[in-house]
Amino acid sequence: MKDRTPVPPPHPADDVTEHVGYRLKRAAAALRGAMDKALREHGLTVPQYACLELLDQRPGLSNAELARSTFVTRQSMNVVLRGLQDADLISRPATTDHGRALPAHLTEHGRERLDAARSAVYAIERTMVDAFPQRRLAALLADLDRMAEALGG
Amino acid sequence: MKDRTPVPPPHPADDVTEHVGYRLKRAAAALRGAMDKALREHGLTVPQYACLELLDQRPGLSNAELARSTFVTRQSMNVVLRGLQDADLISRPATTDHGRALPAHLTEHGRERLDAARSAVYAIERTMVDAFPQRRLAALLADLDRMAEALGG
DNA sequence: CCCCCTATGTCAAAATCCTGACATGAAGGA
DNA sequence: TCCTTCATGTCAGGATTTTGACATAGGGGG
Repeated sequence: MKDRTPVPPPHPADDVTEHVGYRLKRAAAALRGAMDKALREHGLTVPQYACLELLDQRPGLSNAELARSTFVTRQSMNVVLRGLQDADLISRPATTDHGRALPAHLTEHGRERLDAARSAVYAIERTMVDAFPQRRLAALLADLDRMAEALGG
Repeated sequence: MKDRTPVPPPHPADDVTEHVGYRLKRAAAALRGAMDKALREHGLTVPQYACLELLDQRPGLSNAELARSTFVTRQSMNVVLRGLQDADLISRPATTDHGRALPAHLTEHGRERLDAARSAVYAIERTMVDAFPQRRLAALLADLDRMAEALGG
């Protein structure tokens, strides 16, 4: 007689908390909370920090490009950029001679703020990475990426 | 002479997209988007579906317990529950003889709606799980859990 | 040259979520 | 008993984000 439920498809678990989606949400929520708390002391929100970090590594990104990179809508990113502009952390030209995309750049003030906030965020990242065997880091990163890709992210 | 930066701590990568936090956010955003799209055809939002699923497995949960289980505030969960009540998918007593917590239960209508939506969500979950080697599923779940725990989630 | 398609920035309105606050009910200790 | 503490449900306000829509700029193809 053969086993029923051949390969109990790894998944439809009996408990919701065993689902990948639940764990993913839990980890993301914990990260978001920790970053919120840490960044508040630096006067930054999570989307604002994400913007500064991206602009530091890839200066000249436009609003739409930043939005795609941070997984929010253009409209949301627009208000974030306005906030950063009002705080003099980034600069954007009012017009451009070619196209509509307005390239954003960090100001000196923005670079300083980013440097200060980065250490706090990196400490959080370190806490996460240290929570599991280091030899699994590469696989974890790869698997998260594959999941996102499979879902059309 | 000793090495500088002993153990280039696995992590501060040169590219933001190599960070665990970024990958986590990306995967969570992709999952959220896929679930949003799939659940819309069933007339449910993601928090609403999460509620129904939890109440199916653990009937009688209170508003505060549901909020903690889904990683949102009591206030947010309260409006979700009101929506579900107005749609006659769950029921909550107006009063209780002991304590303040109001236990929520699925209605027959709610169970039917959940059954319909569940297949769509499980298909998404399946897509995610199939995106990486099955032998890594257990480790992935465990590592996500450890990360959340380390961050105080 | 003109039309179609795409991408971008922006505005307006709505939905969603969170912060802060308050009142009630239960439990435990002085 | 009384009081302190904690957890819960709820209200009000504001902040954030999304949905929907519109106008503009550039690239191709007819």
